[in-house]
This record gives sequence, structure tokens and C-alpha cells, in this order.
Amino acid sequence: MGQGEYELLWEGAASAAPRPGRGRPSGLTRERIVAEAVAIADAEGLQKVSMKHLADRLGSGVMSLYRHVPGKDELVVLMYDSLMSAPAPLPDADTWRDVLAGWGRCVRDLFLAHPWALPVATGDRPMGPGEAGWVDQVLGRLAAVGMPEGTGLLAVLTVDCFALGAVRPEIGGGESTGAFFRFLQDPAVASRFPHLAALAVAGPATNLGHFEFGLQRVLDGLEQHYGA
Amino acid sequence: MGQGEYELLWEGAASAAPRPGRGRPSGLTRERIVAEAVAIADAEGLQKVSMKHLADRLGSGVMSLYRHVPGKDELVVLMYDSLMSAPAPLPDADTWRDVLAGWGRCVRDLFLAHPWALPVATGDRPMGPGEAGWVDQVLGRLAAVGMPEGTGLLAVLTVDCFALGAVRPEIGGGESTGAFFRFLQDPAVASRFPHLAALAVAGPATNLGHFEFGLQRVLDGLEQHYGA
DNA sequence: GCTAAATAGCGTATCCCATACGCATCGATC
DNA sequence: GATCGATGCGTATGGGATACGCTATTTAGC
Repeated sequence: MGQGEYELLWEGAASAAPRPGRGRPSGLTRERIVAEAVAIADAEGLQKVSMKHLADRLGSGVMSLYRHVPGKDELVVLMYDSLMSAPAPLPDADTWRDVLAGWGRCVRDLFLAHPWALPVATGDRPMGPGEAGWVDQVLGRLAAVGMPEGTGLLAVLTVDCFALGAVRPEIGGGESTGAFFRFLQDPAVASRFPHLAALAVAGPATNLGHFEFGLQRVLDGLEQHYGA
Repeated sequence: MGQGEYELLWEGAASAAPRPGRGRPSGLTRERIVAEAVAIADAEGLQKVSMKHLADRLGSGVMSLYRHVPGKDELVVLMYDSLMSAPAPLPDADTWRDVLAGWGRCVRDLFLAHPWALPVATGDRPMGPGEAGWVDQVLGRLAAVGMPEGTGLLAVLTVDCFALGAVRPEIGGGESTGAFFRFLQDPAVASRFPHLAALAVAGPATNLGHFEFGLQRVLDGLEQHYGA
């Protein structure tokens, strides 16, 4: 997590690219590579993103990729930030509660569409321009509807943290949760976890909609603290 | 995520081990292997947990490990559930708010102590007996202080989701956040993210304590919904 | 045009990893 | 002590990431 990681993501953020024009022009670009890698991850899982597979898809040699990305780990970071660069637009809203609700749902939708990104998000990684831009945008919205600057970040962070955690059980259509509840039917297992088992009878139905439920509780709590 | 994954984690949960006593006794055990793997992950990161490294530490041959765990992926699942099997005990509490607050802080402490576990937790994985036991325990506490059974799971889930998301920026002492704020000092970068930059001036101080802040907001929201 | 500089494409070789297979080994049972 | 059932593990295989260096393609300057 050195300064180098940041240079990778942010290069050219301040200075314009020198581009001397000399030399062979590139058919491959970092953008094409990252986009194709994201496509593979979406369709087949992050595990299947190998330099070989990626190169085959792009019709290039494996080592050519290294002219555009320093390595596999860095590629994953770039993939992640590319998701954040083009998220669904935030819906319009007149109150900060609605702004935050919209934000939370956007975060949710993003990770449901790209399940591989969740473990990446929860790993150690530098903040990229895509993510920064997205956050900056919400902060702007919050300021626009009257939330005083300086209070917004904590609120966004709180909603963001919840959304990130809450989207996990939903990935895969909640299949892991369902499988577990089915497993609890076994009396020998149920006896070891009486409280869980009691809920299993009520059924996974209670579990559905937990995202909206939790989101509203979080917003309630924020409203109580900041005033509506 | 088939039934097989569950058998791995739950084997012997219902039936006692047959243990015919015949054959060579095992020096290696699944417990020893998993414990050593956790030690490596804690000290050097999950990435450094390779079958070779692990075998060297245990003083055994690489392939011996496969007599006790089916493979690397399954090992990671076992590592994760072993963490959940021996978490810090929940502090005593008389109100469900305090029970949940204690639970949230336990979750936080656990992941701060084992940062590698966070991406594992957010990946697709089956629920193991350790995790189930932990959750069952909180549900029991909640019932004991008067929270009606049937409402507890959603509350626990909400707090859990928040805690899981919120612990992420704290891992590594918040160094990634700090590095980013330092990066925002660059005027060329700051101009692209005016709202973030405004906060960077106020300093990362606002960011510290965001876990407690968010946790209290979540609990406020739950209290408002369920009554104190 | 011609040459040199700069840059992209990529084949080969290396090293690390997970793991299938089969043999050797060891203890308990008969 | 012969057999059975389980463990310990060396070897071989197939992938993956990537360092290195050569080749090919452009443009800049003459």
C-alpha cells in the first residue's frame, strides 16, 4: 500500500500525458484490458481472470498485457476502480434522507451486479479516482439539500458501511442463507442452536427485505442525530 | 456451494465419529492444521498460506495435509469458521441495546485481529457451526433481556452488516484512509473533488471514531423501531 | 528517403502453487 | 505374525505470474 499504488490509479490526474508520439502505437490500452477483465469476472468469477485467459480474449500475447498494467494485483485494483467510475446515477432527491437512501441502494445494486467486487472492496486497497468521484458526488448532493458540509462524510460512511455489509447475504439470490436454513431442519443440528432453529421455523422470509429494513433503521438513527 | 461444503464443516455434528481405532494414528489433525494456517494468515497474510509453507511449519510433507483437509479452498473456510468458534465472550448486558452494542464491538475486534478474514467473510461461503453458535448465543442473550424471539435476527443482522462494513477502513490503522487524505493535498486532485477536499482540510480526525458513531446511530434507529 | 530512437508485441524460461496418484509405513485386530 | 485400514509423503502434472530480451512498428531529425 505504498505511494506507488496511488501513482498507478492516479497517474495523469494532475499532469497531462506527455505522449511524444514516437514509437509504435498501441492496439491494446489499459482501458480495453481492464474492461475485458471486468467482463470475465462478471461472467465467470474473479478466479477465472488469469493473464492467459485475458490475453486470449483480447487476441494478444500474455506478456503484452504487462506493457499496460504492472501486474495482476494492480489489475484487480484497476478493475475495482473502473466499476466505481461508472455507477448508476444517483436518483434525484430533495432531502438528505432520500439522498442517502438512493446512495445506499446504488451501492447495493453495484455489488449485486458485480459480486466479485465485494471481497475486493473489503480487502486493503487504495482509493481510486472513480471511487473518490462517486463519494464526492454524494457529498455534493447532500450539501445541495442543506446538509452542512463537515457532517456529510460520517453519514455517508455509515450508510456505506451498512450497505456493504448488508449486500453480502443477498449475493447469489440469498442461496447460502437458504441452504443454511434448510440445513437447520436436521433435528440434531437444530438442538445445538435452539434460537436459530426457532427462527428457521418462521422461515427465511424474515430474512428477505433485510436490506431495506436495516437501511431505514440506519437512516432513522441518522435523522434522530442530525434532525430531519 | 453444494451440500458437500456443508458436510465438510458439519461432519459429526449429528452422528458421533465412528473411529474404528484401526490403522495408523494421526499425528496431524485437522485442528492443528487449521490453527497453524490461521497463525500464518495472522502473521503474514492469507496470501502466504500455501500448502507448502503450511506443511513446512508443521514439519510434515505437503501431501500429508490432504489426508485431513480436502483442499486449499476448504481449508480457508475451515480457518474462517475456527475464528468464529472462539470469539471474545460477549460482555454482560441488561438491555438489548447493550447486548447488540457488545456484539458489534466483538465483531469489530475479531476482524481487527484477523484482517485476512474480512474478504473471506464477504465472499460466498457456507455458514459453519462456529458462526452459527456465535449468532445463536447473541440471539439467546437478546431473548434473555426481553427482546421477543422472532425480531432478534433482523436486529442482529443489521448490526452485523454495519460492523462488517465499518471495520474495513480501520484495518491497518486506517492507513489507507490517511494516505488518501494526504493525497488530497495535491491541488490538482483537490479541484476534481471539491467536497472531499473540503473535508480533508478538517482532517482525518472526523473519520476516527466513525465506528462508534455509526454503531450508535444504528442502535438509535433500532430502538426507535422496536422500543427501548 | 534513411537512420536512430522510442515504443508496443510477445516467445521463452523460471519459479511457485495446488493437487492426482501410488507406494511405503505404521498400529490394531485376529 | 498376517492382514487390514489408515496415515505419511515423494513424484509428476498442469497452471499461473512474470523477468528478460528479441522483434516489429512507428516517428523525429537529418
